[in-house]
Amino acid sequence: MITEAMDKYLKAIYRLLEEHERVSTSLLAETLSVKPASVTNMVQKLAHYDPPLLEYESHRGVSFTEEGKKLALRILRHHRLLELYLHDLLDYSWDKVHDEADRMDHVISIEFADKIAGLLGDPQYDCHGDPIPSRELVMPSRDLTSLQEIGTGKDCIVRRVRSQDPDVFKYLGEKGIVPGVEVKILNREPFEGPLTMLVHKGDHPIEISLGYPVSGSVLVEEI
Amino acid sequence: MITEAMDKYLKAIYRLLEEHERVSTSLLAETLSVKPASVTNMVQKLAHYDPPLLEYESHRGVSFTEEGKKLALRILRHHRLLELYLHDLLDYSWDKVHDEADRMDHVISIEFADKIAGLLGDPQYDCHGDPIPSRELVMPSRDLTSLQEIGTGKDCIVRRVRSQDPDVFKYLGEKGIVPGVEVKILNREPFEGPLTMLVHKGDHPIEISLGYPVSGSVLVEEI
DNA sequence: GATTAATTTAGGTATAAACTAAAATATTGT
DNA sequence: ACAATATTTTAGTTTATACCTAAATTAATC
Repeated sequence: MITEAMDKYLKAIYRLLEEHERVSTSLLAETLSVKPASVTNMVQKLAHYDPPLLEYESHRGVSFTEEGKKLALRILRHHRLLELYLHDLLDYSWDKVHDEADRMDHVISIEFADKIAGLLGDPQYDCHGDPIPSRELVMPSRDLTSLQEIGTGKDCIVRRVRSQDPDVFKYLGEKGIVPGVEVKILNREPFEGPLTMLVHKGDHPIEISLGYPVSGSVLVEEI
Repeated sequence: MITEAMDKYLKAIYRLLEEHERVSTSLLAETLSVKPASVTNMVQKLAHYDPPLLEYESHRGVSFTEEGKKLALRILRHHRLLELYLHDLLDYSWDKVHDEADRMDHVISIEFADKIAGLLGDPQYDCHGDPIPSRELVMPSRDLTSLQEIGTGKDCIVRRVRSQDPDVFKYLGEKGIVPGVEVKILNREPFEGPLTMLVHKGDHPIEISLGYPVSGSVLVEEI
């Protein structure tokens, strides 16, 4: 039996593997707000599950088995479909969708997920720009650049905002930094200084500046 | 903390109180597929909860406190809104909605429930004809008669089908016995014999006959 | 090679929700 | 009224999940 906590770990592992080569016990512990020893325990449980969901070697971090990856993709599909559904059809703001989706994603059936996917036109990305695995559990992929690495003078389109923090979404939303919006990079101060850019919000472009840490949450496509 | 099991008990108690004067340990045990001793335990827990959710005296069954009733109404509201939502907007058949709603009703927020209620036009009854508590948790009420008590020759409108069994819904659905449909009672055989009636399905009325036990699941309004 | 950091082991705690068996209490029939 | 039967409660276990702490081990770094 797959428990709620197992789902939670698989979801977190998938997300961390997107940004980290290797997912360590302590990293997982930190993101899940749990002690490292607890993670070791659960990770071993998932590796010894029938069928095994993780590959795990002491002190080497974890990776998915085929089965584990499928499960993680399924939960992520459900989660992100729910987020988009809440945002587009139930009029939730994009900083509120995560919590509600988090409570729902492990209880809805595949049928339910497929039905709301149908209503939404089988979307590939949710309201944060996070990719949604297809019905066949294939994750869409694209090449995006973080605003921490973008060059001065570039024109680009915001494609994704990666964060766990609702306040970050709220902040960026108010500045007009949402997927689909066009921005022009004006200047970057050295030593991890602020980034200034032109945001095409409404009819008039607005100039804003972003601190280095948040700018890492914004992924864009260069045009 | 209100747990899932507590929700489950409160929901069951509310439903049973609709049909039974007094809800006994053994009745609850039977409907929940649990041993009577386990029910006693949980019922005591609910009665000693802060605030108390049930009134409970040994050997006398249970009744709700104000708080407990509110909680039960809230879950029932969520459950029935979900059922109607699944049926009307996601195209689930009326025999499939219960299971999905049952898994979702304890995780959705009040906000979510209110939003889907809005989409549905703040309905008073779900697809089985079960009443849906309002936003203020007031349960709509109406006077209905079971087909076990209906007189021969009467014209009536089906208003509600009460059952826990998906097969009953499937069976009655195929016969055209769904809320809103007009029927005319033709004959009732004595000794709990079959009931024959005319069902206005489509343009031509169809004659069907129902056994005594199922006929008790069908509630109608006389016209 | 010693110090520090990360990870794992072992054993324990907490909580929730069941269960069984025996005792206590009600209900029913004669 | 009282015995027989049925229901309900008590008390003590059981199972399961998911955490924790403290100590031991292993890996990484200077």
